[in-house]
Amino acid sequence: MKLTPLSQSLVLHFGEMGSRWGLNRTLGQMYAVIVLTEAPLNADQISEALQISRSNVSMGLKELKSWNLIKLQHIPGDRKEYFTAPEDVWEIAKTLLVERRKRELDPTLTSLRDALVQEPSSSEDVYAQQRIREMHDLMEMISSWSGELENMSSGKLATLLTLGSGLSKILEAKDRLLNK
Amino acid sequence: MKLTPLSQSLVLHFGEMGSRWGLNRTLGQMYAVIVLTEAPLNADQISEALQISRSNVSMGLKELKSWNLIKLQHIPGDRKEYFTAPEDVWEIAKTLLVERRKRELDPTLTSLRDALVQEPSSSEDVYAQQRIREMHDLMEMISSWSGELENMSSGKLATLLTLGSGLSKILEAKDRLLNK
DNA sequence: CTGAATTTTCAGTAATTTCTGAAAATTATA
DNA sequence: TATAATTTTCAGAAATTACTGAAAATTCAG
Repeated sequence: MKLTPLSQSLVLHFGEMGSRWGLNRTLGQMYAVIVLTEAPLNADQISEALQISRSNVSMGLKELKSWNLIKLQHIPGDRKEYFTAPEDVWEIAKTLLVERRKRELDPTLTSLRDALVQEPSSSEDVYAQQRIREMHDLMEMISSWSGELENMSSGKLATLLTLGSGLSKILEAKDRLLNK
Repeated sequence: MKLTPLSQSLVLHFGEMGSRWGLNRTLGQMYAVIVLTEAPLNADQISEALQISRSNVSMGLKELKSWNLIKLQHIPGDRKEYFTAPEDVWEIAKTLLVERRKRELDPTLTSLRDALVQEPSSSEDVYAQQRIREMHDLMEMISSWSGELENMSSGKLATLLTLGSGLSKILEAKDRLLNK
């Protein structure tokens, strides 16, 4: 499989961004190819398109599966496994939100809780625990809020995101809206 | 400067999470020390607390400055530079949001726009551009919405995050109100 | 079952990133 | 403005992460 120049350049860009997105270069490139190609792809095709080894593709696919970013398909009469990305980009965004929360927030929440139940051994510890408390409360809020978004339909999410500067106004009107 | 066991264990955790947060281990550890310590710290103190070289601290501080995560202070009668973290964790969160948007979204938005103005050279390109359009619109929405959050006061942000499941209800109420 | 097709694993290697010490640059006091 | 204190830079070393090819494991048609 050969990529068109258009896809090629985006694939390279996704590769460069991969590491910033918590993946890595190959994973970024692999996902770009899968997203930008209409037909389901098998490992050999990905390997050829990106010029990387078959085993590297295997490891990458494993990782993309663990992120729930790809869907496995079978093509009648072919024993190979084929992969596609969800059709709805909102689904993809939600999945990324879920997974990043799991990886970037949840472990720290646990760690912060552990620190909060320790007995402070000095005045430094008392101060540290204050800050830990603040961080914990903030992260917990973000985490539960993110859980909220994860359970919204794509349509509702779109509504929310389109609000733009209307958001502030709605917050002001919140009490009225909820008849409080 | 020696860390208490309480701080020590959180510093290690922040180090482990550092790379997942788009920083790296040392940067995560450095920031933990600065956040958890009440007094402003100088480079030598950080170097000693984390057992890393002075030059490494210098590079780390440079990076933390570029993220706008630390504030420089001077202590009368001392030529060294001292650093603290913002007192308000909400400020820190907002800064992280701003910077991650800049690093993780903006470059890709540019790249997607470039791809959209290209002339498609085949039917594959036509499909790819559809998906690129979807990604672009989604990312643009997220980006502008994130800009919205960045300009909110901490108080308003807290209100928004505390809404929890109320969020859906408010969106519904809004639609009713506007007779949609 | 058998064995060919396919996928996965993994030890070793390659590439990348991070860290250090020494030297250069900057800062500010006397 | 000379010099001592401090910070920054950077080439090479160390550590980490990613990649490969070969072998092992799995899958499935006959």
